[in-house]
Amino acid sequence: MKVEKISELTTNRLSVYLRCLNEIAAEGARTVSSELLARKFHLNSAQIRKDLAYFGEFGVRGVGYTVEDLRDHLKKILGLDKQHQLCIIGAGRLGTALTDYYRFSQTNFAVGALFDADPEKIGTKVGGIEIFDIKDFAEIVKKDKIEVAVIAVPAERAQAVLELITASGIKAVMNFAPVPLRVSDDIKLKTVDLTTSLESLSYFLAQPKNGNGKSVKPNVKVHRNQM
Amino acid sequence: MKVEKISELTTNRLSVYLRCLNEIAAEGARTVSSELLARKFHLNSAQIRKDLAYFGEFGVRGVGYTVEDLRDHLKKILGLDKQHQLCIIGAGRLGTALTDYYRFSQTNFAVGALFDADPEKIGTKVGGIEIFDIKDFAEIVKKDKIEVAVIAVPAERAQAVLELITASGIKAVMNFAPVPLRVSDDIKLKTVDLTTSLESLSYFLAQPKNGNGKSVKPNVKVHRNQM
DNA sequence: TGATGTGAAGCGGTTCACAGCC
DNA sequence: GGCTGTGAACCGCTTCACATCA
Repeated sequence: MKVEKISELTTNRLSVYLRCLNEIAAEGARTVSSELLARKFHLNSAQIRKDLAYFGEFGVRGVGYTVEDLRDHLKKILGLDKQHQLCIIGAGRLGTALTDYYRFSQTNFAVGALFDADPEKIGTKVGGIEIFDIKDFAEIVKKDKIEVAVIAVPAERAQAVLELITASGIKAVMNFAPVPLRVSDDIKLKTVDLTTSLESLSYFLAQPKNGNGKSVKPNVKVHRNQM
Repeated sequence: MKVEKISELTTNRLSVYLRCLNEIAAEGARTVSSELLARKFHLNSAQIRKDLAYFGEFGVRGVGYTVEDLRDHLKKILGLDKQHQLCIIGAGRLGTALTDYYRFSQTNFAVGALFDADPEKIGTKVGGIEIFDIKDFAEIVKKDKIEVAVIAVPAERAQAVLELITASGIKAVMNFAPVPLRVSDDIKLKTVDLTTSLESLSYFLAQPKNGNGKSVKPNVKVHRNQM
């Protein structure tokens, strides 16, 4: 076990491992080896071991990992042993869609509040969740103990919203606005840019394909970084 | 100019640069230096120059880049000089939300078709776009010249859907199902995992904060990899 | 024997620093 | 003088390979 800094790539994978273990558990296995996990879910066994070893010695040499124990460890490590409140800022198309999405996905996150600046929207509800005036942001965040903010406003307003979030004391932010943001470095910011993702695919389509017909590798493989 | 392989990190950034240039252009600037772009949008000037240099010598030493020219180059490189048809598979909450989102974002992508297996849904419409039977996938993809597929089905069906997509000849896929997928390596697959993203934030929240009160760096900075 | 945990090697991307050119 | 284009240094993550231990 190390006391190094854990990269986000590792924490992303921990979340994936947890889901894989849930599946394994549902199939009734009591123990599992890194090798089996890797084969079954297109992962790399050395990486699984290394990721886990950052947090402790969870395995037994010659045997593998106890499924139930490892699940519990991962839940604890990821902070998924408790419920978290999140809020979504921007009750437009994307904001309401995300509300619906998170509301129905059975995770440890509950949508506690929506915020918007449009007087027409304020006071109405989306799937039972009230839309509050962005002016009351800090107050409601405090009252409802909201820990995570999701930015779903247009690009030009994202930076201002991020500053509001920062001022409120929230430390974890997910940003869907397609714009690079400045943050103070005690705040965790994750940006998901749906436009950039598509345009990057578009680049791929625009490339002249190796048209020599010699389809060298009809090989199936897992790309290094799907995410 | 090099003939190296371009990484996806680079193409993602090209998309960002293009948006930044649009903003710069709207402000009326005729030329721009990598240094100015970097300062204004929290990027790294050396990286901008390197990314661009993969594709040609677009700049003028001592001057910078001509905004209009560089925009045109980037559009061309990213394949954004033409329109693309995309389809969304899975007309559940996420699928319909994405349909709405892409339908209204003014990009070069148009949602041409939705697919589902549920007889209740087939034949109905979402925002003017018909939901087709997944059984007719290959046929409709061919007829409508669809180039990009978006997977918005539950995790357990994602792999099968991906194989259907592969068989249809589509080469670019965006996956929203929270599961690692196998793909043949002539297909570009991008996975956006909204659950993993949140759980990764949760990890951050679960960490004991440097509670010594000595907030050493109230520094504002841009994280290396927001995406 | 068999699978973990891990030092070391490998690899790719980022940043530096400066030569080259307008 | 100023800014691009780029080799080289740097850095961090992944993969290998094996010592270690049940």
